[in-house]
Amino acid sequence: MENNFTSFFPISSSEAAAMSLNMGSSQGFTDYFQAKEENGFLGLIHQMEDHHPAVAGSYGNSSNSNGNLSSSQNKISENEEEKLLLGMKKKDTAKKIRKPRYAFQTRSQVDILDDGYRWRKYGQKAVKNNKFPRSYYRCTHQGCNVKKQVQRLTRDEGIVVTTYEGMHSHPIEKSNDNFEHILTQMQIYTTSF
DNA sequence: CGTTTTTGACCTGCGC
DNA sequence: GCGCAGGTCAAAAACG
Repeated sequence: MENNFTSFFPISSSEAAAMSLNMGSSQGFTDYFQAKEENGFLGLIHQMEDHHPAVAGSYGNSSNSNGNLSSSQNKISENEEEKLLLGMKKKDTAKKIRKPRYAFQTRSQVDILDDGYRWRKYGQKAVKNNKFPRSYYRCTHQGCNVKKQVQRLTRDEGIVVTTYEGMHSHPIEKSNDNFEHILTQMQIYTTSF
């Protein structure tokens, strides 16, 4: 199968790349995948997910059921933090904030694309209908809560989907003068439309 | 020895 | 209410 090898912005910040692509699609995550499978759409996707009232597993604010007094008493989840900022009550789940997420598809041999930020892996999950696991990463910069998840498609295992959530509030930690090297690692996969 | 990864348990939302 | 799917925690292991 042939690839369209397109050039890429001379910045390794995928967040910037995502920002430049602000189309008003409001499909949810699963919707997006379904749509992609149907019409073969590939490329950068902006996911609003505003139809989904709640996100699964906002952790850290519930009392722990297995007895041990957990740190969750002092911990405030991201969502709570934002809700407090907006003057909402803790229990106001109906108005839970949905962070926009940006999906990013690349053709790559390797799963971990070096985007200049430092990430700490905090989970890995098997995903349904997919033989490859999905990996969850968090930006290690203090106070930066940007997350990303990386997943390879069963359908075409040459494609790696990276989904970013949140915005970095700090500069890139690594120099990106090895960007040429990054480009050799991956190919941006686009369809002509 | 500090940082990152691994991995099973746990949590939440959703559909039935 | 139960089971499933997705997301996260956290302790232990691996790593540099």
